[in-house]
Amino acid sequence: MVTLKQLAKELNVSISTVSKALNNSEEIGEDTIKRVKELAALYNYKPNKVALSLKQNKTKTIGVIIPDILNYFLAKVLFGIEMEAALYGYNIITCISNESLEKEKESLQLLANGSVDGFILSIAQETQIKNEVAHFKKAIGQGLPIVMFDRVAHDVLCDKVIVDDFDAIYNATKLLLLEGRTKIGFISTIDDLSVGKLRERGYNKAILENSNQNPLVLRISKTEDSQFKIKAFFETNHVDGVIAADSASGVIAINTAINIGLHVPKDVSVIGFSSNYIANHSIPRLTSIRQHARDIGANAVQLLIKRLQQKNDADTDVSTRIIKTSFVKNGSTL
Amino acid sequence: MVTLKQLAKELNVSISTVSKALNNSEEIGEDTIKRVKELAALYNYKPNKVALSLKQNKTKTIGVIIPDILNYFLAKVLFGIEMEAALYGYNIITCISNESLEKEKESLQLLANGSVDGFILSIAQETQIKNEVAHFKKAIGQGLPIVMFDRVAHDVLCDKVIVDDFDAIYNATKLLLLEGRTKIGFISTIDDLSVGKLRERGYNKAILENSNQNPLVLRISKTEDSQFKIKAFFETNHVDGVIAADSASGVIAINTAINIGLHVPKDVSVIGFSSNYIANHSIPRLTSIRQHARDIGANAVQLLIKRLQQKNDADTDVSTRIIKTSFVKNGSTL
DNA sequence: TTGGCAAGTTGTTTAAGGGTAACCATAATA
DNA sequence: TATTATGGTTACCCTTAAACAACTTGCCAA
Repeated sequence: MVTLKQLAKELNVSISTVSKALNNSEEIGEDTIKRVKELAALYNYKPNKVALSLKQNKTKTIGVIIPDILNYFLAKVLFGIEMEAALYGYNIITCISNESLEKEKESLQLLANGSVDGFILSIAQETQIKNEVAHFKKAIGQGLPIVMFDRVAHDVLCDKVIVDDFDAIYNATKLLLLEGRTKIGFISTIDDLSVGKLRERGYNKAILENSNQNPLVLRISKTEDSQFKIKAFFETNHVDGVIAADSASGVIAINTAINIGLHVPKDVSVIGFSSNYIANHSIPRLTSIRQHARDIGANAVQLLIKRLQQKNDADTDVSTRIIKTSFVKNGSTL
Repeated sequence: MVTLKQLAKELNVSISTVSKALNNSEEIGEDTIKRVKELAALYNYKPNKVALSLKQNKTKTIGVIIPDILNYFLAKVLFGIEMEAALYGYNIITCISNESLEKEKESLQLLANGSVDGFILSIAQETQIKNEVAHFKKAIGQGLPIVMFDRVAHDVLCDKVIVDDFDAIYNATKLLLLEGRTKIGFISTIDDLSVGKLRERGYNKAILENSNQNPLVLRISKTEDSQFKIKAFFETNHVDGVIAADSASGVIAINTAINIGLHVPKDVSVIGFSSNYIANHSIPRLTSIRQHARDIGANAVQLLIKRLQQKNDADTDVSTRIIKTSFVKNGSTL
């Protein structure tokens, strides 16, 4: 890589002349600017990012810590983050906490050494279970703003982007009740997450307020065989409606229902939180609650950059953006 | 963030004394080292990464450019990359080319300003179609090594990590022939990618060598309704076996077959390139060719770091690692 | 007409950002 | 006096920008 120094030497001018010329300074003559720019173009000169970061004390880089890159929703948020960040000229350093508190702490600490200007993150499962937030507060205390999305810690003062989980599931459940369903089950593989809890509460409220049945909840851990458990759930409870808290469960519920001879949606209706992609993995397609994951990512970036740009350290109040889900009617409901 | 300067001032020693003390230099007295370390710990001092990068002319950061983060396979490779990189103390900056040549070029150029020590990438669809490789060669020429995985450019001299696509599909096809299938279709949504072509060739070879049928290929573009097209394919051709080049097609093929009243695997056998996760989205589960995506990522990191560590610019020969797929028998084959 | 000075033009010097390390300095010890 | 232990000075990585320097030009007065 060419440096200013090399250009300066070849042009027989000082380093700063080259620097200023390339930055179109008023202090440098037109022809000099032209000479400099030509040589710079010839050598494909690009200002060294590291030196710039050091000088300006900002890296134009965002640290992103996500619990699981194989989760389609989280991957999509990451996509949104990357796209929006690129728009603003920011790069992203991605760390995967793998749902582990330890890895999350490490990543946060590792990047809090000047590598990034701030963080966008969703909290690891273990962290949520243990309810640890000290590491977040520490980072914020060091002057590194954090924006949390989806899985957030309510007792950390920072910007947040969340989804109307409670309302979405509440409404979806009521929809199945309106269809005339009388035995609606709730399937979740994420019952220990903040969002999982919210969704279950939305289901519970709708059931308790608007029906005579009792809540009927199937919780599946990540290590269990979900096809097997869902099959057993169907056969034991004879449900005629299913609300799935996560994307995979909804699709698997449909496939299972069909497999044991039920007709969807005649015998069983299914609604799930899901993307278009996953919804396509069953016939009929899963009627879905869409989370607009890319918008969530984009909003997180906007919040973070806004905070990075405000010069006065006097923190303006933190804000929470709620990205409303939308409902996509597909073949798995009446 | 505390700096050496601040520590030095508070301790009434010089900056370099602090630096040396923290690095356990022989030149500094035991008690001084102790004093320094205690204060550093108190203030949670961490060497500024940016300054270090500038000084040492390496960032311990890898630029990763992937075409599509929503592709489960690519996401999993990214996961492997991140994990392995973390092991070696490397961070990753992720760029998503979104299958666009322009974005790929931009990302490459943007990071080639000292932001990263090297690249790991899989080539964008558009790039493969247009067969452009100049930007890769340019980066390598600038001293930034590249490791390509999965979708590679054979006329760029760099390390590569690939999969035995041809053999895997060839063997899978022969397996269906051994089952006694006589009308085996091939479904692909990636026919314009290098890997897609290899897979189709593997299918063709097996069919032409070992059967009397003609190759029967269904190509689906990303914008088309795959459920619809696969259904039409089934109804038109009455296939009794399906080889799917990508993960989604296999699952959708099974669901479609069941939907039109066929029995899987009695009437139709299906084999696809697929992960465990996606294979779970059909009943029976998809018999799969596993790509060991995480291993691919890990191997790419190893190759890159190995190249970064060799001091002599005299490039050792580039190497290509082939990560063998494995075959997972599930319910969708006899 | 020309000397002198202010102002403008165009660069250069230098410090700074945070860290490391080669090299140098000082005091105590052998 | 030479050596050792300990620590300080300084240069360097690359860039920017404030401060400074040098040269040209313009204008006025002698």
